[in-house]
Amino acid sequence: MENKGFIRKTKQRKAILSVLRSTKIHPTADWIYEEVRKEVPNVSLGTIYRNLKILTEMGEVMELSYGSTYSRFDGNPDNHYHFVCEECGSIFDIDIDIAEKFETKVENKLGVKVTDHRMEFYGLCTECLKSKQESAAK
Amino acid sequence: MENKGFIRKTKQRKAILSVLRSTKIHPTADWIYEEVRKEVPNVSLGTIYRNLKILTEMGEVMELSYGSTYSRFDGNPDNHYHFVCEECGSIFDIDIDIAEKFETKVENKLGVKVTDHRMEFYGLCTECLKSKQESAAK
DNA sequence: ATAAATGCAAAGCATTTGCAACCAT
DNA sequence: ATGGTTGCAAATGCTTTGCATTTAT
Repeated sequence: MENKGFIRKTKQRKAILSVLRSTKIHPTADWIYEEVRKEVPNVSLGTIYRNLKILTEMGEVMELSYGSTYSRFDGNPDNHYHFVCEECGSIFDIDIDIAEKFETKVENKLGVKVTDHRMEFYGLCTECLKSKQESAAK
Repeated sequence: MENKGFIRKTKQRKAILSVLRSTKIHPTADWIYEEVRKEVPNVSLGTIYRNLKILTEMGEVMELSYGSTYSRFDGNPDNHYHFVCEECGSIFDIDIDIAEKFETKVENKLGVKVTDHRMEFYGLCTECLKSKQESAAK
């Protein structure tokens, strides 16, 4: 595995982080790959994956995996909740308070140590709701 | 894909559901495969996957995927939260109330339709906490 | 009878990895 | 100089699929 004691700032790594920081679409590794390529034309997908892993471990980005076959990544490492549209697959950030008290509750219930939690909502996004209504109106 | 209008009760399907209903360990497809084999010696993994998909669609079981490369399945289809031990990978059910009010909150915030939500906690389970303390005591 | 379901093996596909060359420090 | 990183391509490993055959209804 990759080293931990000494992390270099390569242009690939910087580009990946920059791409991730500047989008809200929670992209896949492949989307990131295509973006980074515009700046570093011969990056390899392997490098994308390796760096996404390292950046995740460093706490710089967040990996999301909701049932789909591939992961999505979030450039905002602070805990926040997500909404996933089951129609189009879009993922949106939710701006509501983090329920920290739940963590304590779980610790007491199970006798475990909780370090983190995640919450995600599923349903239909505004766009998909709209097109459903339109097609229903026939 | 499989048919929807007409679902047969095959011994394979019954065995899979029965295995899933009688364990709390949130097993992988492979574990289920090994269990079902004890009763139906020549089931194939393909059948396990096909049925897990059907049973999930029928709302009889739940598919869980937390970043790991493979899915785990839960024989309890009613919404409930999970605790994932980051040390040993065990998954435990959490017996606390479902926060339905969050769904309304999200609908209002984003203007979407929420049909479901999930919440999972991460940390160290009782077992792993214990062995950490022991090794710390040197 | 007949369409759903199975077993088998091949295929898919996102992600990982080995290795020689490369480059940040 | 030197060991972390990269590109490339091959390998992994979970999951899906095509097809001939079996089986529930």
